Amino acid sequence: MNTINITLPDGSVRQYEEGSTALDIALSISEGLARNVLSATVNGEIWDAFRPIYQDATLKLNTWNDKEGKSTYWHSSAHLMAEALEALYPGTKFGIGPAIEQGFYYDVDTGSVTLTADDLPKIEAKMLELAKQKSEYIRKEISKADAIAYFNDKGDEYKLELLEGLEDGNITFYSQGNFTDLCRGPHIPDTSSVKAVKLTSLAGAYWRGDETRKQLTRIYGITFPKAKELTEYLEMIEEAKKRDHRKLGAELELFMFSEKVGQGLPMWLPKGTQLRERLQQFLRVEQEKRGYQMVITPHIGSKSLYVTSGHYAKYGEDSFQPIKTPRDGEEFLLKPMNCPHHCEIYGVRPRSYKELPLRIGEFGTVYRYEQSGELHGLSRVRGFTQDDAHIFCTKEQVKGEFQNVLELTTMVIKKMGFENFTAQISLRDPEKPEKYIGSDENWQAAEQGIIDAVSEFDIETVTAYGEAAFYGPKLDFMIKDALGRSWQLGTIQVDYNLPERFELEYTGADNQTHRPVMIHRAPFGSMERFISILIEHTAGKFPLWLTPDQFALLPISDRLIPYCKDILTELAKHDIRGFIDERAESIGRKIRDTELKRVPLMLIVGDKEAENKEVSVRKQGHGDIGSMSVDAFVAFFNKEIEA
RNA sequence: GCCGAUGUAGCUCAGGGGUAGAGCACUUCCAUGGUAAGGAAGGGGUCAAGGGUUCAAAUCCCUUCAUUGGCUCCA
Repeated sequence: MNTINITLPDGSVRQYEEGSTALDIALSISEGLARNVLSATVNGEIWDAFRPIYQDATLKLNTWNDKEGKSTYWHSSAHLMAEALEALYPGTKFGIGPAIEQGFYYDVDTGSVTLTADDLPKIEAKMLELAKQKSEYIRKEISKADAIAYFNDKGDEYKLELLEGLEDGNITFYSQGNFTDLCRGPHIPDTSSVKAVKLTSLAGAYWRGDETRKQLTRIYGITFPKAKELTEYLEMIEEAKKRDHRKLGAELELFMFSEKVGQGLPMWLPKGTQLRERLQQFLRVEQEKRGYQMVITPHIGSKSLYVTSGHYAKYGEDSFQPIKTPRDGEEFLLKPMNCPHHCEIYGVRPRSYKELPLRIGEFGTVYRYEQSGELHGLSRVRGFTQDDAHIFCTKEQVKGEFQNVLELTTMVIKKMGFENFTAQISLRDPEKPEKYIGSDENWQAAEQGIIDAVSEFDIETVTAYGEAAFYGPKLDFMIKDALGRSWQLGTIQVDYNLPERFELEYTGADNQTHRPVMIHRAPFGSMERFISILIEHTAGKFPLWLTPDQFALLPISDRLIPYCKDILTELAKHDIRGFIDERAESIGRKIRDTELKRVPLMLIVGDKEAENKEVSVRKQGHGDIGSMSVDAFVAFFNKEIEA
């Protein structure tokens, strides 16, 4: 028997018999480890822990504590669910069933049976029952012909379609219990580690993500090796729901929707408006420092403006339809973008290279007819305000300007306390050139421009093909909401195309005519979406500088109201804003209500404080921090706002 | 837009072919309070909208609208 050298993550090399599995190797280290191994990373590839290794390899054992281990575990759980479905609903056909970030799903076609949420507990019970049988997952390499024969026999057209795209010699089946599936793997050793199951939701999903094809039933679920972990997971979900911006937005009276006004059209209430305007003011100041000039443009524009820009051809049919006027043939569009207006502003007179880069900014409200099923609180709406700006510059200036914007955007995101964001380089889908306008040459220049600019910046990125805008590539800043769903906030886009369509020009130092390049950028993205994420991240406890009411004055008895009014006036002189709770309620009640409203500071005032010209200060979420003079409070406040 | 779920008081929800319910909130009165709910009384509903079945519909059926979980889309 030959031996092979196995290199472990700590760098040590051990020798094993050829054909040993990761499980054998784990067992040679410790029995406990072997029990916990879910899969193995062999030479960088994730393998079944039970798959024999015939060559020298680097090996990492994956357990529940590794991302790879969890992913294998959940993928195997999807197979377990499929086995349960097949047992309960014979004839069920299967699409795809991958692991996801939190759990797994399987797209299934149950034929004439329609699954409802009421069926899920039954499926969960079946899964647990099957898990107890400790069925081993078995890997089998199979020829394409045999695989096709198997699924032909079973009558599963989805698997047959998947097989079409696979190469003979590269096809594997996995079986556990009575269930066999076409699958690349890997899988966990056996089903017994699945101890807790929750099928979380049921939804329609188009086969292969194509809306022209049949809609399958997607069942989402999650499993755990310990019942306690499931309980904790469910509690975490409950906690996250409490942060939902739709719930907090209503409770804190930040914004509202009305059926009468229309779907997806938010209205900002006074407190939400304060919050939003403070954010805008913050950005306005930062942009002025960086040489931006603000403009204001109308909410509608002639249809021909968007025909020129290309937006009409791309989105016209699926948008709010043109507004007609008494004049025959005259049509206007609700503006879906600010850039065409800004292009016109650029073109107001001949431009010199000495004016570039020209940075034109606007808090511009735009309207887009988003599909009704896609609307979501403030995150996806039909009318929203972008913190938009367009930078017109020379080709040579693109990189520097892009980096300036990158600096501004990351500064803004960090100032808001978002540490976990992803910068996504969104490029063309190389397989679908018809989705994009503009010359290949310009696209390449723009894509390379972004990649170069980002590479010199200390920022982690992922690359996503097919996520570009139709006129150019983007750098998108992605951030997650309370429930882990990812949203695009800030965006930076390089555009060679629009200047061409609008025939924008400048005169260079060489006295020749040149075409400028445009950078679209919005650090917040949209005020609506940004604030939705801000609400969820802070659970409504906004930073002191930003929050609508910084303090509440709580008089213990109504005879203290005049004293409270004096304090309110005094604090206003120091730009500290708040209100007096004049209700005929007990102090306990006033404190409770103010805590729930997330007002950061409470100033409690009774006879004792009035006599000593003091206030008793209480911090939201922290409790009483003692009495102090108004001057001392101002100093305390200023220190807090720095922090 | 597609598949599923939901829609009862301002909010959270119970009920269910035969006079519409609770808690909180709101209003008024009493209490003038000491760090997360003081007490009492009162007002409040076309049971999302429209149509159908029925002696009778908030309840059953259909349609529409909105909300919601996904899918597709996202300038």
